[in-house]
Amino acid sequence: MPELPEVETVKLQLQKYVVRHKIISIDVKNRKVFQGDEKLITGATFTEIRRFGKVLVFDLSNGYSIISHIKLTGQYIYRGPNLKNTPTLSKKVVGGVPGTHTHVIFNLDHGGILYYNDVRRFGWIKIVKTKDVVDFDFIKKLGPEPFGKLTLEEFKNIISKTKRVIKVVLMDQSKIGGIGNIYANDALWESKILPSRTSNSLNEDEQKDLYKAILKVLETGMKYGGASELSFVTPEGSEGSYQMHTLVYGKQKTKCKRCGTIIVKTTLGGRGTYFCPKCQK
DNA sequence: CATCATACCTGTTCGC
DNA sequence: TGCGAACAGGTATGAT
Repeated sequence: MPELPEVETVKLQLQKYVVRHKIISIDVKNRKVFQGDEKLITGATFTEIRRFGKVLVFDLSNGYSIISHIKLTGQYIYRGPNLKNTPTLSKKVVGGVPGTHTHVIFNLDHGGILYYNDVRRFGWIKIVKTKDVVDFDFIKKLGPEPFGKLTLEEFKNIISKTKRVIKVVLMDQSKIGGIGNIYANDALWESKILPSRTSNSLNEDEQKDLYKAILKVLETGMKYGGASELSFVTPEGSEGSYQMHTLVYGKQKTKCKRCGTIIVKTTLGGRGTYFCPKCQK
């Protein structure tokens, strides 16, 4: 579920809390999660945070960068000075911070602490030279991003070139960067297109409607601070609220918001797929 | 090259 | 109520 809107939310909050601060020490609890030599970046200062699709890049003052993917259950949590709203930690932070699922702890110069928690340990943190970030395999293979290089024309090109199922194509990071299961389901509902349609079968109007729907649902996701359906939390330790505003994701057995027909759940490409059998065609 | 199934993990939900 | 099975989904990998 962490997709473009969730990762963007993490980026925006961490920019407020860690940029311009120096890493005093790093406590690595899990070498599968933290891959690399922390000595290379100890003493360096965070200068900028970037996002490529669902990947975060923390640039540092000494020519190195931290690249990190939170996958399904990774959580960056900040505790310390300047914390707005001093939110109580969401119970989705299983074990708390630091706790059973805390794998890395960054201690900063102003007394702030950045924790990385990850229940399933699918996520990872790697160190590369900043100049090599663009050549990092995942980033190199990433397709164009909504709100970036993904123009309508480019989108049409991408989806008309394959006859795979449209929903699977939307989630293929090498085709388009940043869309995952929640927003793929919602964008297809918004544009009234069945998730099982063949990618190259969409007509001009459908291509345009889907393109616009993708931008719309991602924008809505960002507005609500992401979706905390499963385990996503913001660096402030609170939950996003898009899960309360999904259009069709997770809505099986309830009425379609548009036509009242009962929403159906199936599986496509191994993932939960939700759609209205009447108004999506 | 393109496509597809499976592995990676464990907390939570589901079904009996 | 209890307990095992199924489920959740992003991506690397190997198979086809």
